[in-house]
Amino acid sequence: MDNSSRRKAIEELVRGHDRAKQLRSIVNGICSDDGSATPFAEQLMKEVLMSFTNSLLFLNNTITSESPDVQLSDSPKSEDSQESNCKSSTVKERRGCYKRRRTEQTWEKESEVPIDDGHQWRKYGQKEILNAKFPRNYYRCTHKFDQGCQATKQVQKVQEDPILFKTTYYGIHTCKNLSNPEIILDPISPSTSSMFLSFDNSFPTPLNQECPFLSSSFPSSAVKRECKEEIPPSTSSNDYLISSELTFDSSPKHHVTLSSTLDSEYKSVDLSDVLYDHAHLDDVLNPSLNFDNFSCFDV
DNA sequence: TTTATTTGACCGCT
DNA sequence: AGCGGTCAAATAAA
Repeated sequence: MDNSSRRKAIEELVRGHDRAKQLRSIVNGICSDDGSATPFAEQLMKEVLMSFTNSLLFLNNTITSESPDVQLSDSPKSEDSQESNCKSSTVKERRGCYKRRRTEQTWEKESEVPIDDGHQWRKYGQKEILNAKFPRNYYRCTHKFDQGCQATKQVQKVQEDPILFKTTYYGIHTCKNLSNPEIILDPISPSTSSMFLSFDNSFPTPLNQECPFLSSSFPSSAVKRECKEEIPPSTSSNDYLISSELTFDSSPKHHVTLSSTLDSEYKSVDLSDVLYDHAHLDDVLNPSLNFDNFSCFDV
């Protein structure tokens, strides 16, 4: 992820944090008005705020622990082979010459239908996986070349439950071609999908046992050729929505994991500037983004 | 003609 | 050595 993408991620987290605080105020107001105690809602709000804070801390830790002047060309050949070795060679010699994906942010989502996440994907491969019944499909962002978006995803049927598709996202979209930038979450069928947001063992947990989670959005209305093979025609569009109204659904089938180690391609951002001086961010960010629907899933 | 998908080949990593 | 991820030529679809 480049520096601007990282900064945008931080800005979005800050905004989410701010919205969560506002929501907490509203929830508290409701509680005092009718006298009905909602400790669950309050607890959830605390956790949401904590998660935003943890995420921001994590991002800040990652950023500040990295040298902004790291030259990626110093890294092993797999990182720059495509740039240096392959450019000068013939087409045939370039065959199979690629950058191997590094460990980076991943999201996993399981759903009864392959999800439409609002991004445009192009299939670039399919592999039979050892000990797996079903092949794994590989997709990259359509804007990989025109915008340098490095996001990829893998889609595979769940062996134990072939109804389910497991989608794993790698990297974050840096493209600006989200077909539906609104964050819409499924009000209808929370049990039809689950997202997993977790951290692998190598993850440098910034705080205590509180495992930070990140929010994720899956806008609903991308209708692209490269998405159509994932969407059975009989399926209602509601099946692709995830509800903000069910944001706090504690159903075990409706959760998010993020396994992640962040890449190291961006430069330092002073998070304190973002955290304590972010009132102006509303002016900077795209006003079309509606963070009122922003939501998180606790695990 | 352009754009997307399929699929065998190739390479990095373990 | 073998698996998994990616490339790119061939093919299909719009």
